[in-house]
Amino acid sequence: MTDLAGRAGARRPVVSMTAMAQADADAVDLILEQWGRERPDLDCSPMGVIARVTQAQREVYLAQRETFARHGLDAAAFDVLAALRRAGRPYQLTPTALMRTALVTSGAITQRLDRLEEKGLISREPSEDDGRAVLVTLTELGGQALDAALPDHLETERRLLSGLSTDDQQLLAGLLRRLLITLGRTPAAP
Amino acid sequence: MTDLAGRAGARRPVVSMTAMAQADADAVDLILEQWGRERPDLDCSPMGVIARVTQAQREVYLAQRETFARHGLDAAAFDVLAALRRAGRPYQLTPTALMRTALVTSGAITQRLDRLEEKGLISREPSEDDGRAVLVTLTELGGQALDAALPDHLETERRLLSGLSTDDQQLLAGLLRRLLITLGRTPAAP
DNA sequence: GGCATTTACCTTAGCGGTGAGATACTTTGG
DNA sequence: CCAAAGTATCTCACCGCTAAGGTAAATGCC
Repeated sequence: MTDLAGRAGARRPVVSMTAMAQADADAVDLILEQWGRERPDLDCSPMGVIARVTQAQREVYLAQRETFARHGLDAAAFDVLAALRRAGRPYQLTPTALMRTALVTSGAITQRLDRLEEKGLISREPSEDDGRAVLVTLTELGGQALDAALPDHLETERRLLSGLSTDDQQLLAGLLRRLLITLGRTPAAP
Repeated sequence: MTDLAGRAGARRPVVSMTAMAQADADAVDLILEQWGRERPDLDCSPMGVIARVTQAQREVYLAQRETFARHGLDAAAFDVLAALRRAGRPYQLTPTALMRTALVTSGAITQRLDRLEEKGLISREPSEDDGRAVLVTLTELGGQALDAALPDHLETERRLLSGLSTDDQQLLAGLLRRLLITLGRTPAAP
């Protein structure tokens, strides 16, 4: 486990020259160039970040989908199974907890759980402490499915990031962390 | 903006966060910590970048949706109108060109154009050069809608990025550009 | 020139998510 | 102790996108 405590982005890091000054342009550069021509009165520089976040996420999404499909899963299923797995024994969470980590609505979680239950990857039982609540448990099969997919998933992520040095990856992670923190909704949203 | 101080969940159920000041943790740090406890054999550091890209994109998406809604638009509509606008006079593109910049399927573009045409924001006419092709043109109304939304849109993006200095924003943009470039699909995909 | 291939756009079934709201249980405050 | 407010989950109509496939026009190859 690399030292995640470093907070690379928090102090002002010396700019690694490779980060800028790469002669190559990406799709967003073209968009910015178009706006610069058509609306020179506007400062569109924020798009340079935001649009790239959007495009990067799209690539991530597509790559992950392929990976999950190899294991008979999709992103929604993996999301739930991984949340249960990393919660630790007894691999049990409520739909509400899953809703918060997955950042989807309660209706979406219900449907995800329906599908996962159908496939035998999770089970549902009423909570004994709270008559309203349900306890979702990772089944043996679900744990196996997750454990099979997880290394492949990580390998995909590593491949996606392979264009950046380890230092730059940490730098990027630090910047994004600061972005997320200022966007509110930090650990567990209301 | 940094409210959420008295959260119940973060205080107790955790081990000591390595050397990190607690105030600087985001949701992804918690996830990485969980994986570190449950699967110390795996190097999950790639998630520190990928998961944050995903979460950041989600925040962006939600903020943009609010902004667009104030102007009677949604992200899909804005995407198309903006592509036409920044293409310059005569504000005309084919569905295929729009498909490429929007990164959605042709079916999605058809539907988007149906909706926009219905609202009078674009018009469609058959191309004279190519009997298969269609020319999509931004109408007067469409141009007005876009021009009204664009400054607000940029203001939203600026607000989203307000936690980072201008230098850090550029640094972030540069890192993401390199990421996108190595992910292939750079300017116009085949 | 004629046939196969490619390209451009549209059509449609199906899917997963949202948003609104229903239901049942729990907590709170007089 | 009870009513009101809050919480947990599920239900369902609707929506936009994808994937697969259809039609028509352009292109290429001989």
